[in-house]
Amino acid sequence: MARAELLRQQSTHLVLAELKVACANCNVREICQPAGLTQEELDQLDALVNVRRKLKRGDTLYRAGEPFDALYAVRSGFFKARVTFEDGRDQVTGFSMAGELLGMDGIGHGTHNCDAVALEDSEVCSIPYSRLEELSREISSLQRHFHKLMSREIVRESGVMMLLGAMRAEERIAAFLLNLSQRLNARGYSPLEFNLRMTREEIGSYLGLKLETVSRAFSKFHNDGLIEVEQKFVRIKSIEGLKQIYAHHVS
Amino acid sequence: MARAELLRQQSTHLVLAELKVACANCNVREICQPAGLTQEELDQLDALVNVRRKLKRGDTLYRAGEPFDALYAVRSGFFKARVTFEDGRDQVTGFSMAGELLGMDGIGHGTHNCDAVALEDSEVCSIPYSRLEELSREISSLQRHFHKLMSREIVRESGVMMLLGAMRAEERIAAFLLNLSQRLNARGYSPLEFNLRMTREEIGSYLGLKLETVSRAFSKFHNDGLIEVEQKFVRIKSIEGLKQIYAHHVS
DNA sequence: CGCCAGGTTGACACTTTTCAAGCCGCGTGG
DNA sequence: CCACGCGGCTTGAAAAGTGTCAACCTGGCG
Repeated sequence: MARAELLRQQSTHLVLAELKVACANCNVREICQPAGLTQEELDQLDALVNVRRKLKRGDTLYRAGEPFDALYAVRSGFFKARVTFEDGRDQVTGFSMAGELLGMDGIGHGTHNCDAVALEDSEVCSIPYSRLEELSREISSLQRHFHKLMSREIVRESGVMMLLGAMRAEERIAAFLLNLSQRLNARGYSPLEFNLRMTREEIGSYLGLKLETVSRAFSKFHNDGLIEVEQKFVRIKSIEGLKQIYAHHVS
Repeated sequence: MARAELLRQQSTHLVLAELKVACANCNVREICQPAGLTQEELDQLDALVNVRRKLKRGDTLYRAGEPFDALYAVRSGFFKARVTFEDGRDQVTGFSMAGELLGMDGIGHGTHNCDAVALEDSEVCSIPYSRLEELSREISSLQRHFHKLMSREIVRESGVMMLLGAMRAEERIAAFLLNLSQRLNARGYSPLEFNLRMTREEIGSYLGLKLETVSRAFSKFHNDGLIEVEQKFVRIKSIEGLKQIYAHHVS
């Protein structure tokens, strides 16, 4: 990656050459490249995903209120999305990892609705929205794919509403850990051992809880032998145990 | 409307004729007809919105798990969307009124993710999704409009997450009443007097509260002179007072 | 007319927050 | 290299908010 970055800085020609290679090999190309495209279509897509951007931990990819003009595919790293209220209260509305798409909130009103902040050094591909619109009029599988991604974001959010509206603290945290575990697994990482990229406070904000409550739940799960926690490191010792925590609630 | 319905049953020819008229005069045509279309494009849209469906109170428009093949534009009436959990718990994830679009949750996985239930006698136009895809490849303003609607659904849901995660009971209920008031106003109804179409329990489910808590908040607002409530009827006496309830929270 | 779903209200229980104190570990600067 | 400081985390005790349970009311519909 360091070598690639050096190349990137040498000439425009090389930039383009590298991008094509990058897309073809990108481990998150499922976002940008639906199955069954012709070579020509793939070339068009490579041209679409035209700008890479690196962010350091704490950097903001975009802020609420800024004009919207591009979506972002997370190549590597980890982001949080945060909405801020008039009175200053804010809430984390989601966490995004490699292979996920950011920025769809901006399409509706032409300005971003939330802040996207990198929780670790990250890299994204920028996808100009107007080009995406054009291209998805030409390539129906791209159109379909994009619609699915938006729809899944709607479904994801209604899952979070469920968490927030119908589950109690420990259930929310068990669900949160299981969700993280499953997403990491889908990306080829260990589903049982990982480092949290966010603080207890950010987890709490996402789950509608205070950081102390999050901390207490972690301690309780630890005492019950379900997980090991050491700062940001988490080892899940009993997936089944975690699942039972919210299946257990018989109403 | 009764007369129109009679006509509808007489012949296919009349059905089509009536639909065109219906779309042109439909008070919710902003969903289906973005501005700036040619007559030909409008005709294509009229053909797209090809089936009307009437539902009685309590009828289900679609259920979670059913195959998805169409979106629905609410012409009149009122719906709730409800997600059910494995363990039987469920939650209301939204209320839809005339001029709103239902069913976008189904695109992502090809099956509906929630139930849509009519809370009063209602009428919807059915929009076959495959036709919408085709047509939005041809008419870019339709494409853009559809993308905006999906994006706004994402933004709406993150607003609800905010409600559920960061606000306390009375704030949620004040926000709920204000939201309802504003949507009714946008449709030409009185923003200060209206009938709730849902029960206290459904409001509570949507807001992550128990029905008793909803009832108590209504009583408190009444005692504070902010609203009058009599069963389902609500009269807002102080919009400002309601706004202060959640602006008031200085943290 | 009577029934029953839906709504209100009170008393009490439980969950989560708040406030406070202290610990840990990492990065910075001396 | 070590000491220090500070953000992040844990834990306890008390307070607040919301849920639970129960009793009763009300209005609409069969």
